[in-house]
Amino acid sequence: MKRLIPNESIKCSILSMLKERVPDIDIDFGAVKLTMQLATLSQQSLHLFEGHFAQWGLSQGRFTIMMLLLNMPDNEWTPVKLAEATGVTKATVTGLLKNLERDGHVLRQPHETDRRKTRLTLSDAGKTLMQSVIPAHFSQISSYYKHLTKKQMKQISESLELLQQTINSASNS
Amino acid sequence: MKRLIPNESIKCSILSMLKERVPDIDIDFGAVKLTMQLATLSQQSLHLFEGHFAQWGLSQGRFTIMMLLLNMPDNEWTPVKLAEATGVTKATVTGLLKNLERDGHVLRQPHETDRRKTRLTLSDAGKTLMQSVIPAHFSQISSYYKHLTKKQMKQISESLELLQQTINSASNS
DNA sequence: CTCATCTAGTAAGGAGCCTAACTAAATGAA
DNA sequence: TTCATTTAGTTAGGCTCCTTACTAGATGAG
Repeated sequence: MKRLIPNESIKCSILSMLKERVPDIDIDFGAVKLTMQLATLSQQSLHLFEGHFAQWGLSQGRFTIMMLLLNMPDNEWTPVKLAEATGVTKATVTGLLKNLERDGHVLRQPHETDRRKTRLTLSDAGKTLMQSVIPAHFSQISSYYKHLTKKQMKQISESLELLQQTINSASNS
Repeated sequence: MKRLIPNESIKCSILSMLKERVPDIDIDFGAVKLTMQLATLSQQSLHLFEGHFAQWGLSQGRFTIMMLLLNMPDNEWTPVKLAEATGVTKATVTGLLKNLERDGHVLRQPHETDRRKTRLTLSDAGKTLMQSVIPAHFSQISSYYKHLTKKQMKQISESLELLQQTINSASNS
C-alpha cells in the first residue's frame, strides 16, 4: 500500500515526541492530528482509485482525459483545453496523450484552420473501452458506500466541503 | 494547482451525462459525487502539503524519513525498516536516500556486524534543518484550522475516520 | 561444512507529475 | 507590411513512486 506516511504506532511516537520538542504552544495538536489523518486518507484514497483504473490499464489522469473526450465532443478538445479542464500543465497532457495514442485510445489530428492546434478524439477502441469501464467503475464506487447511512453520507460530504474551503484559503495565502 | 480531476463545471456535465448513459440503476449518484469530492480534496491536500515542504527543499517523503531518523534514533534505521514504517517499497527508499545523501541531509554507514545492512543517520546539517522546519511546519498547519470550531473539528475527524474504514474495507476486497 | 534459501540493498526502466526552454504559427500595432 | 508578442504544443531533464531483476551477505538443514 502506497503511503509514505508513517504507520499508526510511529505516528503516535512522533506526536508525543513533538509535544516535548515544541512545547511553546501556538500549536494545536488536534489540528496536527487532523492533518496527519487527512494526509493518510488522501494517500490511501488516491491509491485506491489508481488501483481501480489499473484494472483496465488506465490511471486517474488517463481516465479523466478519456472521460472528457467521450462526453464532450462538441468542445473540440485540444491539449491546452484539456490542461485547463484538468488543472495540469500542458507538458503533462502531452505526456499522457503520447501514451494514450501509443495504446490506441486517442487520435491526434491536425486542426483544419489553425495549424498550431491539434484536434483530439477517442478512437473507436477508446470509445469501446470506456463503454465497458464506466458502468463497472461507477457501480464499484457506489458499492463502497453501501454500509453508510444517508445521514453519515451527508455528514461526510459536509466535512469534506469544510476541508475543501480550509485548503482553498490556505492555498491562496 | 495540481489536480487531474475535472473542474467543477465539467464535473457537473459529466454527472448529468452519466445519468443518461448509465440509467440502469445500481448506481448511487450520491456516492459518485462523494467520490469525486474525495478525489479532488485528496489531490489538493497532498499538493498543499508538498508546497509546504518545498519551502525547505523537502517533500512529503523526504520529510517523513528525516522525521523518523530524527525522532527514533534508537531504532537503528535501515532502508528496509524505513520502507516498512512508511509503507513504500525498498527501491523507493533507495531513491529518496540517494537524494537525501546527495543533499547532505542523511549519512549512510556500513553496519558493524551485518555487512548487508546500512545504518542511516541524520547529518548535523540535517538535524539543524529539521530543528527549524518542525516548529514552522506544525504551527503553519495548526493555523489553517483556526477558523474552525471544536465541534466542526470533531465532526471532520469522525468523517475522516468513517472514510478511512470505508477505504480500508474496499482495499481488502 | 555445504549449498539452497532468505534477506538487505541497488539498478534499470516505466509512469505521472513538474519547470524551463524551445519551435512554429497566429495576431496585432505601427 | 513588418516585427514583436501571444498562443499551441513538444522536448529535456528532474522527482517520486512503481515492478522486476539482480548482487552480496547471512542462515540453517542435512
